[in-house]
Amino acid sequence: MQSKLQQPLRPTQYAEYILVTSILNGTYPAGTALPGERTLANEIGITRPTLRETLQRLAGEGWVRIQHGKPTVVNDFWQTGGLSVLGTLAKYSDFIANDFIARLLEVRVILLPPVAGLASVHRPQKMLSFLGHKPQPADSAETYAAYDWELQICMARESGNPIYSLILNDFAPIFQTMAAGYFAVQKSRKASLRYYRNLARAIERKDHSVEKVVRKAMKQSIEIWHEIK
Amino acid sequence: MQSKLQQPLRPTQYAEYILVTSILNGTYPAGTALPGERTLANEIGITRPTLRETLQRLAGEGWVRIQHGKPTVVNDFWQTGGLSVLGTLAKYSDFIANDFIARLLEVRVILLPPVAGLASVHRPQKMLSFLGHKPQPADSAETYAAYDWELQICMARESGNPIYSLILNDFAPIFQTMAAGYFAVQKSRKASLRYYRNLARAIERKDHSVEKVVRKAMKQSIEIWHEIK
DNA sequence: CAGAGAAAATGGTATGACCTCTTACCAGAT
DNA sequence: ATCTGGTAAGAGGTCATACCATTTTCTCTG
Repeated sequence: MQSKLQQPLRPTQYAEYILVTSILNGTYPAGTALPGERTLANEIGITRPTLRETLQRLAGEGWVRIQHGKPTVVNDFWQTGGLSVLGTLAKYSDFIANDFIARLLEVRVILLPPVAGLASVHRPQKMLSFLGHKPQPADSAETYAAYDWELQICMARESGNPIYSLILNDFAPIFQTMAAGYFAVQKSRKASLRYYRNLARAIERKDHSVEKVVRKAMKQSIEIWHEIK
Repeated sequence: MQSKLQQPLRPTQYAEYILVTSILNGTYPAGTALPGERTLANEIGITRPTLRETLQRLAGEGWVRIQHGKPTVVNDFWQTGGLSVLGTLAKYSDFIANDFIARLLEVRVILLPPVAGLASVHRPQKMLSFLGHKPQPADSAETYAAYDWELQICMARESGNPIYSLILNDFAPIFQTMAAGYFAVQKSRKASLRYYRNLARAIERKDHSVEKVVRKAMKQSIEIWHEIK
């Protein structure tokens, strides 16, 4: 994958780019102290208030730890970071490991089936009405990606547990970039069409088979993803 | 629950307090535009750069959406927010609904058992060595809370999938505040002790019963939580 | 009446100064 | 010699104000 075109980034975005890439490539190793805000702002070529805005934002995601008086230290974001680091990582996808998407899909295999089960019991009519307008075989990859994502959002929203929505929202950016490539192959689109049809039938049956249908589809999506790679 | 003592908050923290509570209590309803930064800073009693730091931070969590030229609008964070809103919500726990913790525990019932299963297969010796020094029945609630949390962190880390660690990290603040009250009752501590013992045995058996043990314990913790309430 | 251009509103950035906290060092007391 | 307290340096926190960039609105013009 390639990062977005290198348009003249805004100073705040440029600072984020510099800091994140510098942390990822080892220029600022985890556990070490970052240069002082004044010198750091000078090196990047922006002013201190601007730098602080991005620093605060990165601190919120767990990249660094800021404390009054003490120097700002770089964290091991795998241990201290929140789920929102996925969004920032997606921006600089050059650093996303090959099997990283696979790890995300593995979590989905665990998480989405129970969510679908809850939604199908809680709001079956909502789910069925959504599944009523499936994408057509001739539709574009973008159409499939958007529909598939909306389906997951719908499941989370209708599950009755808002936590699932929050988790999914953090998945959004990195998932969107992946979906474009995934649905570019015909096999993926056909598999999803079968999945949508089976899901609708399972919901109508009301025999608690929804979870199995979703889990099977999610596992298959991992296999397809590995074939594509 | 009661928020932390009202020490003279730093301007940036005070701004966060004002903004978050104003959003939660409906002063700034979702979908409406926030006052301009200049007037807003003036109302709160801080300067604009300071206000912007907190605004950027809140935007990163999904509370508001900032766009150049357009007014900043308040989001429905249940639909656009990331998992990190849990941490901010924990700070102002007056607004945490009674059944909110229950929703969190329900997610844990789904998530933690597979994580424990992965960790037990991946790094059984690490898990067993951690379970080797269990807390004693006479230990304090804080000791139990810390140990129980470390156990979950250990499971996520040793599962081999870093995504689970990121999710757990977002759970940390709200979970910590809850654990103090949970482990204050003796029944909880005794149940956890049984859980730790059963977990160690299941790992040693290597018969894939770890998931069942963890799931059973997580379900029981929900029951105990409801009793306490 | 329609379109182009100017003005207003709002967020984004830049400067430079000062406040607060942490740490380390050093002088004085024990 | 050791402990105690103060003092200075460094780093983050805040303030004040001016100016830039984008979007929207309105007005003026054709």
